[in-house]
Amino acid sequence: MRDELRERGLRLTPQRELVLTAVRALGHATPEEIAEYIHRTHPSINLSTVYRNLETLENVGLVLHSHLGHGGATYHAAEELNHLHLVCGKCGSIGEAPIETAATFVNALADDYGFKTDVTHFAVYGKCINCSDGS
Amino acid sequence: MRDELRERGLRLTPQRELVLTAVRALGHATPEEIAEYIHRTHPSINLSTVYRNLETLENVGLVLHSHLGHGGATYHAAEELNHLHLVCGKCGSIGEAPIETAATFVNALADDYGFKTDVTHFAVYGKCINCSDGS
DNA sequence: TGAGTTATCGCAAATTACTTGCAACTCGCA
DNA sequence: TGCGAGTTGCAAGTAATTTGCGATAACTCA
Repeated sequence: MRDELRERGLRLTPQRELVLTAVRALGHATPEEIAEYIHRTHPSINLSTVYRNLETLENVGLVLHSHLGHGGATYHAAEELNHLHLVCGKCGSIGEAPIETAATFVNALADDYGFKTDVTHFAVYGKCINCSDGS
Repeated sequence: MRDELRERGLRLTPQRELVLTAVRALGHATPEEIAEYIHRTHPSINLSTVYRNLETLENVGLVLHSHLGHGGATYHAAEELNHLHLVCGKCGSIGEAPIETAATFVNALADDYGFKTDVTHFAVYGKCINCSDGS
């Protein structure tokens, strides 16, 4: 991590390390949740520092974000974002499915439109099994 | 339209009609764009009225929204949302593809997870054909 | 068709999520 | 160890959307 940063003239600060640790610990989380997590052990870290470090870590490639809902992005450790998200519009639950589930879909878009899809970036929206009784 | 509203004790106001007309005319648009469109002919309509009517029209089922990017939702006339969106992360272009392109994907999620997917609600993210030279 | 009920409107202020300016600080090369 | 540039905390600033409220007007019914 230090090397990835240094290559670009960036520094490894305690705050930056905490942000990455939090992202890895939380699996996927909003900036707000990440800040809250860090605050439990380090109350003085500022929310804007969290935002800035998420951006920095994303530029370096250690972190990625995806969109699971209305507004806010959620952040993942880059090495852990190997699934797509199934967001239930009713109960709000977030399921996961392997990326391969979308393989034929991704290929179809590539073949027909030359479009290279990143299925992890946006969630897949719908109704989960618990919320679709009958209907 | 009047009937759909009246069934729920809602009223057909000129403003409400203008919002629906704008949504239909624009294909897909943000609340801001819808307001701007309406302002050309009716400058006095308030932005919050646009927001409120979009919500109302969505409850009634005449309008739907989807998420094409970072924050803002974009609105469609319900009868016109019969395609999925291909959003290019590089140039920002928004392509379209028929819903059927995702049929096997949707079926796989239904079979494996009992998840009923609405492919139109979130965009499909990636790189469009013009932006993926070589890489 | 006129009057009353109440949904809706316009406006301004409030909220939420995120960004930015800046002075103080500190990481890391020398 | 010292210095310079990347970082931090704080506070103020934006952007997008929501909400409170009094005034207005759509629809119901006599």
